[in-house]
Amino acid sequence: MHRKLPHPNLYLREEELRRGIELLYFAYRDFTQDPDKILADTGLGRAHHRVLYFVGRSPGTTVSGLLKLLRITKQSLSRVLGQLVDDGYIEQQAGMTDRRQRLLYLTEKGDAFEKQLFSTQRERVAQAYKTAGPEAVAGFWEVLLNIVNETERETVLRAIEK
Amino acid sequence: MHRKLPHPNLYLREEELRRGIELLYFAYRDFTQDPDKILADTGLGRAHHRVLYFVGRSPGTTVSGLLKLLRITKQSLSRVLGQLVDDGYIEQQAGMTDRRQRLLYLTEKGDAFEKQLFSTQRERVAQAYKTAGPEAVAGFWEVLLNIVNETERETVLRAIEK
DNA sequence: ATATTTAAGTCAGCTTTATTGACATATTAA
DNA sequence: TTAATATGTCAATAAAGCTGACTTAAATAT
Repeated sequence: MHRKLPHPNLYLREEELRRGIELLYFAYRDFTQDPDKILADTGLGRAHHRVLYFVGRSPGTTVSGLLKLLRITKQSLSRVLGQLVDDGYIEQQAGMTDRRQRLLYLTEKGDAFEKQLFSTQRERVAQAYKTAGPEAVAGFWEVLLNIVNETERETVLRAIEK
Repeated sequence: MHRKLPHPNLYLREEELRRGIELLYFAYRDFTQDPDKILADTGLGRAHHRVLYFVGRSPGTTVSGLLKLLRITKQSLSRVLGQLVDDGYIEQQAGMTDRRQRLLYLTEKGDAFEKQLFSTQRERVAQAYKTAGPEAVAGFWEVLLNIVNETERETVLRAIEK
């Protein structure tokens, strides 16, 4: 009985890869919980938050821009976006050059709410940046960016396209 | 009309914080897509993957250990775990010291499937580590760990408790 | 000018993954 | 013996996604 052990280097490598996977999972889990708590009191959910976030980040983005960015279907976005418009968080304007487009903007109410949601995550991330230091932050960005699909890294850096 | 501009340092800070938030969102989105593709052909989903992952990572973990780690309800886990047991991916053994406990283990089939799912993420993360370099990886870990709830950092480092 | 494509929206039905609440059983601990 | 714990189960509900089919209005291409 002669069990071949994995090569020490490969073993170490696997451990490091699993550590990254786990940290990504747990950090994501905890980092979404702060806004989720606030959202729970409003009848909105995480999906609404994402739309508020990216419309706030790129005012005037179009419906199809959001669809590509969030990688969800029109029907899924429709419900979420419809509620946000109905509840007065988001305004739509017909595009000037292409009047089929619906350009999306936060209302004042939407902007205030987005800021409130952001502030919870801001605090968490700011604390993490501060504790880890600027070099660690640079590494954090670099690794995350390389985890993103190669074809979409540009888009991510510009936050949103179109 | 005298609009007060935000202080440049705060502005920069906000941009950096938003960049972290966005990278975390997009990296997580893309990093889950590889296993999701495989899972789609099997009738299992992301929830099953998480259970397979952590049982594989900590053989002999208990149901309540998983509940705390994944932070879901017993009823949610029940369905997922039940399917995994029924389909022969996971085996349960009564605890030796406490016979109420169900200790969880991957079967050979479960182990093989977990390896297959892991391999897709392994490739993505390994490429990111390689491109970014070891110092960046250290920063990546450190920032992510500090984003995790303080009370659970120990647990995360040990991958799973109990 | 007409035909095609595009941007957006809608209706209907389904799936996955989570929730709350109530209760049951076996086992351990006080 | 009683109380607490670990697990399991029934039932109903919600959030957020999906596919497929179709409509309307506007822009583009032929």
